[in-house]
Amino acid sequence: MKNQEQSINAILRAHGHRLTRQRRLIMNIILESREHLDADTIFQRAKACNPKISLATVYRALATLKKEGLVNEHPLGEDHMHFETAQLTPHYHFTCKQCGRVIEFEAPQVLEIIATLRQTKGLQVENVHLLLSGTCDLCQK
Amino acid sequence: MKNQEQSINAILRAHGHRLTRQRRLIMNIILESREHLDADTIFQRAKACNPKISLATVYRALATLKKEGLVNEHPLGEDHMHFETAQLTPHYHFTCKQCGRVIEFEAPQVLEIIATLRQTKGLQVENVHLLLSGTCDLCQK
DNA sequence: GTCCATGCAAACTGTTTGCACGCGC
DNA sequence: GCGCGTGCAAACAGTTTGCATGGAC
Repeated sequence: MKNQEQSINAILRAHGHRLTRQRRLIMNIILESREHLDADTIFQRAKACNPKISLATVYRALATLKKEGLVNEHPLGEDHMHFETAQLTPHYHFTCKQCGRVIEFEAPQVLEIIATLRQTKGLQVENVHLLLSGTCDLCQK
Repeated sequence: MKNQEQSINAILRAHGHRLTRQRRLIMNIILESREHLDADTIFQRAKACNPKISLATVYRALATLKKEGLVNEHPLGEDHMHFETAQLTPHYHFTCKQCGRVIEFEAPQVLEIIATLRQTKGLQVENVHLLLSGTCDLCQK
């Protein structure tokens, strides 16, 4: 885990950012919880550890971490944003409308779609959000 | 076009809604512009025709039309919502980060993905948002 | 006439920003 | 010590809501 922190530090410092106590805390919260946290949840958990931390700091830290590619942002709930650690294998999200559960899945077909768009329309795709919603297996009676 | 209005009326009345001047106006604005309008743009155009219309009415009309399946809502710009008339063929959206242009495309592979999820995980997909972003053909130097 | 829809303004939510102080390096 | 980062509060954008009036049917 020390290695991990050092590489995070290196990434940040490469662009003139500092690994502050707050950023480390926020990064750890996201790393430890393998869910999709929203800013406010991160804020609540961070407060448990550092009561003086502010919500603005959470947003600013998330913006920085996102810019450096350490976390990803997803519009899961239609309204506010959720965050997760950046991962190597691209994956997508299914949200159950009944229970709110978020299920991740892989879908190599998305790469085909992107390739087709580049070839037929000249579009250079840089970001992908595939968000499905419906009823999950447990909620189907 | 009279037929169209009558069927819209029928759909609304089936659920106890009324086809008011404002709803007709908003529906026409969305139908005529084959773009993806946001609530404020719809509001501006509606005001040109009915200066007393309020933004709240636009939002309420859009909510009703969406509930009745007449319009769809997309989180295109990452922040606020965009609306378009519901269409038979499912299609998806690419947003150019440079010029903001939105390009629609079809992608039958999405149906495969949905079928796979149902078969392997028992997920019943009801809504799909596939949102790509990057650089469009015109903006690539 | 009934009851849903509207207009207005105020509230609300998620997020951003200005500014003085704090702290990583 | 320099300069980015933080905390606080106020601002902001998009959207929703309470309430009295208006209009579709």
